[in-house]
Amino acid sequence: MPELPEVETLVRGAKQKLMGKTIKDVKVAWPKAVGGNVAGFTKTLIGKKIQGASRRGKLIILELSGDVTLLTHLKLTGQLVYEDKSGKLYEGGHREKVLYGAPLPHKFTAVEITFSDGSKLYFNDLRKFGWMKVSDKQHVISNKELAEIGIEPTDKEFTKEKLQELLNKKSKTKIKDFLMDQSLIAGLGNIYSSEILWEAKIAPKRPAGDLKPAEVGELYRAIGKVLEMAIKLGGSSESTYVRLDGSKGNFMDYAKVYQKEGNPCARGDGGKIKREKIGGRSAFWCPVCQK
DNA sequence: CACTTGACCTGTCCGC
DNA sequence: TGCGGACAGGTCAAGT
Repeated sequence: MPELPEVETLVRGAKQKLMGKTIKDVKVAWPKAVGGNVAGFTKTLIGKKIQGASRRGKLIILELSGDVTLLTHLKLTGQLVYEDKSGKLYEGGHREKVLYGAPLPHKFTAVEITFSDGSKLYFNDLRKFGWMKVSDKQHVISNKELAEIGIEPTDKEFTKEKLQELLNKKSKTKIKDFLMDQSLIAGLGNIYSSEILWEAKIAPKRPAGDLKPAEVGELYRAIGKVLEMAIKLGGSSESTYVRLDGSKGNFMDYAKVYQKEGNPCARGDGGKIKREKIGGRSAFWCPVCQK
């Protein structure tokens, strides 16, 4: 999915649009998305008020009244889309296209939440890997989904030293796989791991423990730079991702290597962007500047 | 333990 | 035009 910048963008949207709203009705069209217990899921949510929005890695956390938490994971193709009571999304452009070519709700709407003011929140998911889950606050802390997530790269505690420490711990792991491991650093996925390694001029197959101090510094800098830029641009709409208002993120216009196989490297060093599977996923890099 | 493969789903795109 | 295969932002579990 949606990786950290996309999820962060959605959370910011939720803070703007959803706070204080009371859930009036919940419709579940894809029971698997909520763990099968449609009645329990629905009953827990109805009547609750939205009081907070945050994220942990790629997990979206909505805090509700009554100590209830609604967790959402969008996996590869999930969308969270807000519509006001007149059915309006954002101003202008490609609404049909980004929302799977049909008015909401449609065949990919897994969950539809209606608020007391008539506005709605849709959870759409083409590939149906995403999920929603409710639990009480006490429970969430010990929740496996949350407990096993590594450090937030946007936190102050994430320092160069901390990065070095993690690299030492997983010294034989390929650096691309290292970046994607959610239990080490939270929120990096297939787009940003490739983009970060290009920015840091590090080849994706290098063992994590082999990076020289200067390279660790570059990697640390690249993580911060790429994430900041991606968040600023509202994330990447590579296929189905949209912001809460249905509009697309703009980071793909600035991507240097992801999905750029065969293109000349943006550094102008004469390298041609390569693609190869690493850890089962396509990695993209420039063989000239990434050492 | 690390690493790979398949599963979960549906769609798009490319080559023949 | 049709068909088959590869591929797609993510995690899990099982096998080697």
